[in-house]
Amino acid sequence: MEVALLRTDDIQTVRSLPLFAEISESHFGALMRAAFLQRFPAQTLLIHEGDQADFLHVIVEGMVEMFSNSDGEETTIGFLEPVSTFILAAVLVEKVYLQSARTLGPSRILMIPAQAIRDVFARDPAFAGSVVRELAERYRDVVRQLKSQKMRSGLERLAAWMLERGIRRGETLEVHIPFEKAKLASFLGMTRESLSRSFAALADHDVMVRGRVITCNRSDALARLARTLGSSDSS
Amino acid sequence: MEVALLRTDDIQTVRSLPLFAEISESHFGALMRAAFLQRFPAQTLLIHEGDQADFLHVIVEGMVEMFSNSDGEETTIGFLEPVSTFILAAVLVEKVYLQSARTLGPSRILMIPAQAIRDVFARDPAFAGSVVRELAERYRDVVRQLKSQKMRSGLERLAAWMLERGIRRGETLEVHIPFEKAKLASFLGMTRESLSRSFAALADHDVMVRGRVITCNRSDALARLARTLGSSDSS
DNA sequence: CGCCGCTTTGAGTCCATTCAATTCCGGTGG
DNA sequence: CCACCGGAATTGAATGGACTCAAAGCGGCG
Repeated sequence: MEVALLRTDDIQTVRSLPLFAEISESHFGALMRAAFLQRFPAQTLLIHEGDQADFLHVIVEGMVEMFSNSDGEETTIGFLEPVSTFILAAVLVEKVYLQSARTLGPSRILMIPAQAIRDVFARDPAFAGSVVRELAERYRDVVRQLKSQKMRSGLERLAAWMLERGIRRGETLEVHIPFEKAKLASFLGMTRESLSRSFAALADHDVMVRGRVITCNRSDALARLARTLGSSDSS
Repeated sequence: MEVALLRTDDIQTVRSLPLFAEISESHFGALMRAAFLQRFPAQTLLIHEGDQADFLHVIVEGMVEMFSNSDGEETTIGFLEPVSTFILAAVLVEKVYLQSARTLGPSRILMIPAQAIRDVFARDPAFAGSVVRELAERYRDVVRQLKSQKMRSGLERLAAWMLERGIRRGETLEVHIPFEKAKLASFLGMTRESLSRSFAALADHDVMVRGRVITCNRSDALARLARTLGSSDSS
C-alpha cells in the first residue's frame, strides 16, 4: 500500500473521464494537486460503509467490488473497472458511505479529497454539470437494478447480465466473467448454487459454460428471456 | 384535468422546498413563469416510463405512486407526498423516464419544463448545489431500497418500514397506511397475501392491525427485527 | 340492506435455499 | 512431468419460504 506520484499519462487517463472532461484546466490542476495515487493489493478494503466520506475514489487500474453487509450476510452491489469513480453521492452530501468497497485484484486508486470536489463543484459550472450527469446516471443504474431485482427471476437477471456484458460476434455471444462466480451470484441476488443451476438451465438456449467463459450461439433466445424491462434498458 | 394559475401561497410552498431554498429570486421567478400547475383526479397516469422527460414534477397536494411494469408484472417503487419533486434524474440527463407515476388521490402537480431546469442549473451555482444534494439523497434512498430488497426478508422489510414511517408515542408505535395494502406489499417486494401473513406474524411482537392503522406496544422488539442495515439508516 | 372491492385465510405447489458431498481446476512442490 | 492440495464450482436431496389459486370475511358506500 504505497503512495505514488501521479504520472502524466495517469492524469491524462483521469482527465478523459466524462466527469472531468469539461472541467477548467486550473480547477483540474487544483484537484490533482490535492489528490494522491495509491497502490493496493487484492482484497484490500478501501471503504467501509458507515464511515464518513472523505475521498472521491477513481479506479485507474485493477478492479473494485462494491458491497454491503448486515448481520452475517453480504451482498455485492456492483463491480468497477478503470476508469470510473465511485461513491460520488456520499462525497457530495458529506454523509457516511452506504456501501463498502474492496479491491478484487492489485489496483491503483486515485483519491481526491471530498472537500476539494465540493469546492470545485461550487466554482466550476461545467464541472457541476458533469457531476450531476454522472450522479444521475448512477441513480438510474441503481433504479434499473432495483427493478430487475423485484420483477425478474434469477434466470432472467442472468440472461440480461450476459447480454449487457458479453461481446457479440455475429450470432454468437461471448461473455468472460472476470471474477469468482460466487460474486456474480451475489450481484444477481442469488446463491452460488442457484447460479450454477441457472447456467445449466440455459443449456436449452445453446449456452455453453467453460470455466469463466460463457458462449451462446443464439443470443436472440437469450434476449427473449431477458426481454423484460427491455424498454428501459436504453441507457 | 385543468390548468390553473399559481397562487402566491403555492409559490411559497414550492419555494420552501430544499431544492429551491437557495435559488436566486430572479431565477426562481423564471422557473415559475415557465411552470404551470395542474389538477389531476385520482388514478391519473402522470408519467409513462419510456417517454422523454419533459417536465420536473412537484407534488403540491395529493399523493403519487412511482411504479414500473414489465410483461404483466407491476412493482411499486415509491410513494410521494407534498411537497417533493420527482424524476429529477431523467430531467437532468435528457433521457427517458425509468419509472411511471400515477396519482393515488386528487392531486395538484406543478410542472416545470425540463429545459428551464437545465438552464437555471447552468447559471445558478446555488441551485446547482441544491440539485446535486437532492439527487444524491435520492440515489442513497434507492441504494437503501436495493440493499433492503437483497438482504432482508419480507418480514424485516415490513418492520423497518413501520419504524421508518410510524409515529412514536412513548413506547407505542402507530402507523397509518395511506393507501391500499396491496400497494404497500408491492413496494416491499411481496404479494398482498404475504404481507397479510407478515402482519399476522408480527402479533408475537405486540402488533395490532385494525384496517389501515397499525399499532405496536413494544417498538423496540420491532427494531430488533429490523436491526439489519441499522448502521446505514442514518439518513 | 346489499353490493363490490379490498383483505384475509386456507391449501397446495413451486422455486430458491440450505446442507452435504463430489468434481473440477489451478497452482505448488516433489 | 506428475502427484497432490485447496479453493471454487457443481450436483444431489431435503427443507422451507413465498407464491398461486380459490374461497371466505370485512367494510364502505350507494
